[in-house]
Amino acid sequence: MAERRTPSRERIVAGAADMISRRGLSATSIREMAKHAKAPLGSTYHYFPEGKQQLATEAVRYTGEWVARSLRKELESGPVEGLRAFLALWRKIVVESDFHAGCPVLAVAVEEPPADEVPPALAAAADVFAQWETLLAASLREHGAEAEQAAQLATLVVAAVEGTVAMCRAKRSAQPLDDTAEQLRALVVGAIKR
Amino acid sequence: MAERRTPSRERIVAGAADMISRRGLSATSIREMAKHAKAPLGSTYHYFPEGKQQLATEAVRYTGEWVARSLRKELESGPVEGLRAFLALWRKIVVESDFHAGCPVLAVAVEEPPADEVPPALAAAADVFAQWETLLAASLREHGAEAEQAAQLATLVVAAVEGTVAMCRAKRSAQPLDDTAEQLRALVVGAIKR
DNA sequence: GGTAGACTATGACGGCCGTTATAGCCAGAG
DNA sequence: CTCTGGCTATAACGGCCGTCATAGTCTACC
Repeated sequence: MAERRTPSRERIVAGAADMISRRGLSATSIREMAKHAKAPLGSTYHYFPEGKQQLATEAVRYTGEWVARSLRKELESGPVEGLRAFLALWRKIVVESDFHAGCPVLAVAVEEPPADEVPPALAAAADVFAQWETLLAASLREHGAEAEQAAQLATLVVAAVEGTVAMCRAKRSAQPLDDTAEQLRALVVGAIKR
Repeated sequence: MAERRTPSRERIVAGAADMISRRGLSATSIREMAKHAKAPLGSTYHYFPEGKQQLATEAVRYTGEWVARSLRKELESGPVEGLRAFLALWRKIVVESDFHAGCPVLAVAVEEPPADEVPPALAAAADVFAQWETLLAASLREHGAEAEQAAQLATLVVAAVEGTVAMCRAKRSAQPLDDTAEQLRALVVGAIKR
């Protein structure tokens, strides 16, 4: 019934992820997300009854899963290849959007939780980061890296890539991504060959 | 006349930087910034006639200079000590705000420039990143690192710290900062001892 | 053919946004 | 004392925000 084929719902989520990655969460209105996905405003509240927070949460998870899929596949060729693909993926997004788009997960992570509760979208962002780190760390361990070193390095890689993507947008240049790519590559090579 | 002593103006800028680092630029209203600095709304438009963009730009520059001062001082004891202080500075902000505050420069970098122009606040963010990198790279070179290596490593450090700070907020944990700290430290030590 | 339920269309609600205008205050210079 | 000019107070402007309600439409199954 509801899940037969609803390309509209997924289009909204994907579009929301794209817009959030460009403008940030609070600068992206539900009306704009609907229009961007060529969906009526009423539909967004039909598919996402909990409103903006739910849509943001799903956008984060959508991006997380999309990147994780690519990561899993490329890591089959080893950590170095996985890292290369991870960096290439973000480089493509940044460059092809003419330095307008970035990572929606980071965009959501950079907004204050109201008072003392943790909004679901922020929790989803934490999960996505952890997921990417887990994938990288596992591959590193499988290729000979010591456990703690693998975990730390995985964290560094994810954080560095996120930070570098944002930096590239500010500088309107892909140079930072190429610089950190080289540094991280050497680091990964050193970590698995010992 | 205007610059004799106007603590009010600086209070507004400092408060704006803090609020932007928590909620992001577009989620922070001028009214709130004024109230947070206990200044009347009219005063913000008196001190910053170009409105929100100008205030954001000054907040970014203010933070940039503040961090650069600390960085310059600590780098006198060498790159390793400078890196340690850099990380400690952000760790303090993140932890003491109970994972609510981050870096206002990153917050500004993560908002889409409208159409094809570059807002001054975004340009300021790029400048601040470059400034921090320059300081680190110079210190690395002075301590024996090769020029290109120094530049790349400096970029990695700044980007990684920015990304890690955001990650800590999402995870509500300082662990990522401690992890990347260790990795970066080893990297810096290796780069200057050769 | 009828009926249920997924989706859409439309419009309204109060509220906050950035910005501007205008008039008033009040210290310090002459 | 007067007057100037930095600063404040107050109110208003149009506009977009998130959300909700209600009445439709249309499709798929009985």
